Amino acid sequence: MTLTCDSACRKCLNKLCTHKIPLFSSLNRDDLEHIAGSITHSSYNTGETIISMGEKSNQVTIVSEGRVKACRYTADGKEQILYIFAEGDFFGEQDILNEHNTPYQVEALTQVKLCRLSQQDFQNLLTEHPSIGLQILKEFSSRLQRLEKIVQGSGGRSIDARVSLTLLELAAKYGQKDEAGVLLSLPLSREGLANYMGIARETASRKLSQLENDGIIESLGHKAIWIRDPQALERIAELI
Amino acid sequence: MTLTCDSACRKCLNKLCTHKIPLFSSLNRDDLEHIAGSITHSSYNTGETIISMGEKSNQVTIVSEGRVKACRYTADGKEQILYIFAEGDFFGEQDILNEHNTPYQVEALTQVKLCRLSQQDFQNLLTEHPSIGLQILKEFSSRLQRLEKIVQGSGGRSIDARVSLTLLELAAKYGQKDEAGVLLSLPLSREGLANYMGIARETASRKLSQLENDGIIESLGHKAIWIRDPQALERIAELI
DNA sequence: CGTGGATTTGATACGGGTCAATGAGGGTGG
DNA sequence: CCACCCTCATTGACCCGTATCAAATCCACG
Repeated sequence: MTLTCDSACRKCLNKLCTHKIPLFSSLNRDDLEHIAGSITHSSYNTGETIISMGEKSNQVTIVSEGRVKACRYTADGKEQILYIFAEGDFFGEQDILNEHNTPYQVEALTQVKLCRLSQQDFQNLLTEHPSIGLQILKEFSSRLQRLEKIVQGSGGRSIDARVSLTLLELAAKYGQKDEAGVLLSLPLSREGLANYMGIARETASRKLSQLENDGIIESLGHKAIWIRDPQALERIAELI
Repeated sequence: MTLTCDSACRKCLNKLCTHKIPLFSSLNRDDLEHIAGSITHSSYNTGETIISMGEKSNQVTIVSEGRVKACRYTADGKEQILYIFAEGDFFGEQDILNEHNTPYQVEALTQVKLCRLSQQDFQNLLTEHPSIGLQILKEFSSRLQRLEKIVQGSGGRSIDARVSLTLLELAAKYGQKDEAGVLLSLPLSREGLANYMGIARETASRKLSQLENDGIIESLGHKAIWIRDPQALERIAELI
């Protein structure tokens, strides 16, 4: 289940914290080493639940390898994916900042390795390195912006716009740009995509088929999409 | 239009910053006085636009009196209200934190008085008083939580839940609790409410009527609602 | 090549948006 | 003080889009 690898600090210092975690980009070597000492590591398999909604973790968790989804479930079991966190992203700060419990469930989308920071260490970090607080502020600011767009979209009632917006967002994060378009290897299944966009699985299919018929995208199996005309997507998404 | 009252620092120090702005609650008298010196004041009338979407303000704005709405407009002119900011709330930090322009339009809902902090002063404040950064982090964290709930609601497709959730949220912020329920004096018209919830004006009416028929709320003119059974609302909102 | 799960497609129902008409306040002027 | 008007809110009728249910098809994997 949860493998604690206690001897990985060296590796963490070199490979993870220094290069991969933007949160720590402003720290010098000494600070990094100090932090690395207080970090605990663990790993999960695809599909495993990392933290359940409402739990109190008292930790900040940073993704060091793999991808996870943060989602909420309705009473009737419908899933809404709020975030997809990849290498360098963090979560679990809510119960430390406010006293709220984790407002979403986090599950592994792939094999993942996580770095965990205790409440105490996190708070020390914040007070000793204000620049990290600034980093987090920036991250929060962009998360807010994304959600604000979605909220507007849901009011704007345009599913097409939301689909396009999501494709563009994923393309920006996971896409491989190319002279003829963007190759997007999806971090999610179609069902996951649907849950991320907040629409029904079937509707997601239909909308993607429609985009394919319009020659804007091309479906490459179930795990990749070839975006032939990103600007068309932008045009559709714009009128959110 | 914009009245700059340059001699109000004394008043600001005593009445505004010290007591009303939670952001500054951790500062001592000297710091407050110093900040008060660099704040500019201005006021707007109901309905006036304070900042347009996409503008670059290079300022953080704090509401010191009155209420404003932050909203986005779709291409076809539909309005989605994202936030209602009241005394002590702040906005306009995006273009400082990231380089993004203001992602929403801000308009006065009432007569408002604003305090403005320049980019430079704000950044100084952040670096000199990390506790303020922490305050902002907390505020962002709760804004995120609210939007996350809404996003889930919009996926959950339950308008009723969203209406209930909104009523509860407004009740928490603007309601007067009482032995027999909560008296809520609305900061918004019905149309405003609808735009806040992201639904059509007519639907908002219908849903409120429905809640009134069920005996859960009672409409008191156009500007107030008497919530007779908050728990019923919670039950409905819960299944978001 | 076959099996099972995921995806796509089709048919239907329902919820909420939209348009149009009616109704209720609140402010103004007689 | 009352009547009128103007704006906002409510109600009704209708239509469109998406969820839902059911079936067919595709794809990955053994």
